[in-house]
Amino acid sequence: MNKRSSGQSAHTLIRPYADTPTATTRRQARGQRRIDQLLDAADAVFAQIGYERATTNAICAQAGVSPGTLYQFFANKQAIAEALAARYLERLPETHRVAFDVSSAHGPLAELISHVVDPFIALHQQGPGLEALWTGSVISDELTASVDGLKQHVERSLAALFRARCPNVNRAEINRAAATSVQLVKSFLRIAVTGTPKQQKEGAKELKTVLLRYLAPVLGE
Amino acid sequence: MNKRSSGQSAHTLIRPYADTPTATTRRQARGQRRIDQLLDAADAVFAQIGYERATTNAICAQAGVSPGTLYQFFANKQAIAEALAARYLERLPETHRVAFDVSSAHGPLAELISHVVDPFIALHQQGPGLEALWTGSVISDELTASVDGLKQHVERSLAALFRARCPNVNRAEINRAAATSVQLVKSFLRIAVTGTPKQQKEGAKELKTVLLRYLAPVLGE
Amino acid sequence: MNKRSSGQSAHTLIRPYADTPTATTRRQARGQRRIDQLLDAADAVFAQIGYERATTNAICAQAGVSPGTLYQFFANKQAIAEALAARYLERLPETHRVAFDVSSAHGPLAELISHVVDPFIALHQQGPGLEALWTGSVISDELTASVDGLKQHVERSLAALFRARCPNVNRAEINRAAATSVQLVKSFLRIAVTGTPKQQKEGAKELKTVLLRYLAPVLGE
Amino acid sequence: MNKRSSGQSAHTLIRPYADTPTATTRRQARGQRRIDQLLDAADAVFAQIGYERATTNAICAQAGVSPGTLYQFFANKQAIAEALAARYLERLPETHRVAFDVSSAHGPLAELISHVVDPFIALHQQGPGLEALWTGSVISDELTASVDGLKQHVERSLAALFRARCPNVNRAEINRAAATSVQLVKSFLRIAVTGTPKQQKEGAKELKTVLLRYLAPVLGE
DNA sequence: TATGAATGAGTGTTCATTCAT
DNA sequence: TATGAATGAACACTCATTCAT
Repeated sequence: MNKRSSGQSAHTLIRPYADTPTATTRRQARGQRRIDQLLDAADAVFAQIGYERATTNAICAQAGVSPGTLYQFFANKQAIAEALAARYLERLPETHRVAFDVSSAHGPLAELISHVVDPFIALHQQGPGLEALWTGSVISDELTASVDGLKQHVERSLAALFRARCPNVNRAEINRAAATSVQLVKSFLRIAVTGTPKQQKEGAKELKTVLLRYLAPVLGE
Repeated sequence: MNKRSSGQSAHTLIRPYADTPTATTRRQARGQRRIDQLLDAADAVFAQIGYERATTNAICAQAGVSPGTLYQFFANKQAIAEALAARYLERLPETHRVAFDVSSAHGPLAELISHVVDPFIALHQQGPGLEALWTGSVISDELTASVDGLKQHVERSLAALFRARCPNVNRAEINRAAATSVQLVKSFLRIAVTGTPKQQKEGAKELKTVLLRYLAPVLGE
Repeated sequence: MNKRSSGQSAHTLIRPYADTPTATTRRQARGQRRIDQLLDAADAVFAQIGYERATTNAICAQAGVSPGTLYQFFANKQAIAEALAARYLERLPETHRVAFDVSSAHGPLAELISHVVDPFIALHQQGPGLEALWTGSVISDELTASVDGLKQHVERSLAALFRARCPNVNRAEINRAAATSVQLVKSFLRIAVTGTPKQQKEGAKELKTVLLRYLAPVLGE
Repeated sequence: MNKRSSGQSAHTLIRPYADTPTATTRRQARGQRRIDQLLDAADAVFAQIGYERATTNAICAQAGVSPGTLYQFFANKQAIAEALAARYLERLPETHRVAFDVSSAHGPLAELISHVVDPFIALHQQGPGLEALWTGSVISDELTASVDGLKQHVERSLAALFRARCPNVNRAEINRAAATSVQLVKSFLRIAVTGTPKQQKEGAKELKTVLLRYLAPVLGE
């Protein structure tokens, strides 16, 4: 019985039973492929109809996999969302490596903001379910917690960046600025990703404007 | 009282039976009370678990009413949400009368912002389901449309206010500022209404700060 | 509590409590009018969508009366159907007076058949729910029994007619012929009453043909 | 086996998952068995209480199956009835092969009638719901259409038989005779299948008598 | 008497989850 | 491992019937 308990990222699991190394490796690789396949499917379905209305059957169909297979990798529907959030969290540093590099903390504020915002939009375009998770209607606390991991991670990175930029600004103020910034990004994500390309560009620009005006008094520029 | 939302079943509009005027009046009063009672219940349930997870039975139970009664007033679950949105829309002008009075367009910007934001927070505290409707995950188009009515109404009022304040600012810019402001209010509502009273106060203040910094360059100080 | 028990024709009831004669009479008259109004409504609704799919609310609406009123005269939905069958039974002799007059038993067989069939078609056109009751899908036994009253009545009348015409034909054969004739009339009713006037005429003619050919060997030409 | 009625959910037609051929075959066989099992159950329940009063739960219980299983094979209640009608239609040619063979068109009329009627009675005894579908009260148009397929098929076969027997009788008359014959069979089915064996035998005999007398003038003796 | 709002058991149907194969 | 048929609790909604007014 190797069911992953909810809350544990499905793809960091170490199989408890032994096996010949090669077979094990191959199997793990295949398992990882399945998981990614399923998360891609979930991402697509969540993006289209939201977490609540998404049925596990729809996710299975989208992934070209049977329900039984899905439940071999995820304990329940919620665990899928959690794993998806975890995957986003995992991918985030990658896309944000440059942005969150403290060395990029200096220079024009507008540039810094672009560094932060653009990867987010990219992330969203790559997997549009992100927003469905973030702005999903009130959902179960556990899922919220899991999804909030993302938010907190970004908040912390952002705060670090801000601190590096303005070492002598009050810490509480830095944290508040970071939290509010994340909130702003979150709430404008849909706008910056929905509609015609032109609308998207305008949405993204507006988001940056809001951030710039909000942050300028705090971070200088 | 010009309610005509789908929240009222046709049955109460077509009155096939004769009735004494007094009885009719009394019944209508009771009907309105029931509707309000049910919308209050829906408000509470939506706020707690969101639109999707809310069951009609839960709403009935919360209202202390049987399913049949609910369906005497609402054609289906969606109609409840629509009626709730309509009720918010109806109550809005009341709370915003002063704020949206064009005469209040002048004076310090911070004051104007308070005039706009405070009634919203009050509205939300009065019926916390507002945010569940606004920020609900992807839902049916019709419901979205109905809920968007609120947003558009506020947007228009806000744009009128801004125009009155700055008659010579470009119209497109005014409209964008209004739209973004509403978006900001929307996305900060939960924060300004959740948590300890202190957190709420801070959330509200932060919202006003964001708005002030965003609007100042457009509307002048 | 003056609820009529199911199985009792609603309109032959004698109110158990005294009253001034005139008031009583007036009241009974009004009651009878209500009952007829309701049975007319039921007739129409049954004809349109059948007994099972007919809702009491639909009958009330059709009658322009509230549910409470309906239940003041009928114990339940089934009782309505029973009363409707009873009313048909009551009206039958009226329309069939000539046909079932034994003196009309002689003469051409085709004529006799017309005497029997035509009033039936008339009865049906007057109240098209008759067939819905007769050919309704399997329904509760009590209702079947009540509806069968009609059938048996007609069967008996027909047998009497046949006996008068052919006194020396075996009684069992007469009865069988009567039963089969009724069955034929029943099953062709819809055909003789549905579609264009031309189709109706042809349906009626075909029914008479079937009856003529069937009865000729038994009742002589 | 060319079933394509709505009785089969699309889900079984689109096979998104790969499968070994054998497993697929076995599963399909089991699926067909389930469908038959469910149709048998529906047949029994329809026969007992009619289409309208039959609940899907009752059909499930009769089949010893859960609601979900039923809905894996049938899109909704109506689809069950349609599939049942389709199955009757499918079985009909089988039972009627001899009867509708044109070579059997000649010979004594009584014999031909028996050839046609007897398989019908057998069909009905094998699945008594047939009549519930045929004589069901007014039902949805689509279901009516589906059920009428049966009737039309028999009508056409019968007309062909009659034409073969009497090539020089007017075509319209042949068609009318066929239509009326089917109507007669339909309306006597219950009688020829209900009650004691003796009553059934008499019912069947009476049906044949009616048909013989009706058809003799048209098709010659 | 008549009204029609209220009831609540019951309906058709869905879908997260299990398990025999 | 993977399948997909099977499960069954739960859902949105209906409607025959009751009862306060």
